[in-house]
Amino acid sequence: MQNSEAMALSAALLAVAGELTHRINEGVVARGFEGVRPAHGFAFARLAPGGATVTDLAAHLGVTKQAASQLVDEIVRKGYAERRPHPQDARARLVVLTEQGWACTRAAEEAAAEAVGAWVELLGEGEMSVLRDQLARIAPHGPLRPAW
Amino acid sequence: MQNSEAMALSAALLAVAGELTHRINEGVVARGFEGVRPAHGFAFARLAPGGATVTDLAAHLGVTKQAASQLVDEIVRKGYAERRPHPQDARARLVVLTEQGWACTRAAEEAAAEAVGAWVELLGEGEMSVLRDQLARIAPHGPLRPAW
DNA sequence: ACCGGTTGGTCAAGCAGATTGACTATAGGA
DNA sequence: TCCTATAGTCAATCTGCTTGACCAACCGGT
Repeated sequence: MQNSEAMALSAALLAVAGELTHRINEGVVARGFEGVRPAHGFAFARLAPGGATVTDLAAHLGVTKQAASQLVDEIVRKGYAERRPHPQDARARLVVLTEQGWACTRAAEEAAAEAVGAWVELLGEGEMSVLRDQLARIAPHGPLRPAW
Repeated sequence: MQNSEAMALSAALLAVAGELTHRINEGVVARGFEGVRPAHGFAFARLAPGGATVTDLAAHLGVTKQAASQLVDEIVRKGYAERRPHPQDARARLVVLTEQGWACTRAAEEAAAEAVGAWVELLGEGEMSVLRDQLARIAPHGPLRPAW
């Protein structure tokens, strides 16, 4: 593959990612959740299964734990999560979603389905499942990084 | 498609985009271009064809023109671009890449090819061209937005 | 049991990138 | 010739993140 093709592919991918993020965020806001930023969604995704510590979250988001702690402060203040004592470790605190946090997560899923649905119109169901499979195969396992 | 599938697809796409951005930037830095941020690459892409005004850049990057102007200040200071009087409009200034700017752009293309090359190992040539085609079809035409 | 190093979390200060607001100079149509 | 829209900059401010310092709790070896 030529370098210029790789660049065009990269640009398309990043444009799609940026647009997707924007649409999901718009959709969440449109559903009545104000003051949420895209980064919160990634935090919610990590918190959802059963809570997480600030350090877990920091590693997941690829930021310092101070930054993660500030983000938690913010979503706690806005009512999306709460800090609880950690059952096994007295130093740690388990951050878990509140009911409002779950509602916001569901709203994000709906918004994502809406945005992705637009692609189905362009690609068709068959190619969409191919795309999903391909992305799953090349997705990294490291921390989620902001695109730029 | 279920909401949870859309969310998984979105997460995979954003993870891939974040990783790609990170790798391209790493590759550019490794080739000796210091003090460059991912956002600069998107600016370079817009400047490359024949220069652009600050206002063009602002629209392309989806930021205010003050922010775009500051970014131009930075890449000018670092020697990647220069401001010239605009041939048609005395108010405007045409920002064009210097030779160093072109070199950096080529380095970014190489880094992109390297990063994308890793996917070829996972998907094979055939599926890669499918992916390229699919992304090109769903890529938006609006401004490039930071992923989060 | 205790001690030393590691780990989870917060406080505080500072920085970098972006925004809003105000302003000047040129463009361009009525 | 106005009058408005546009290109660009200056200045102040905000926000999210980083670095650095610190305390409390865990845990392995002795």
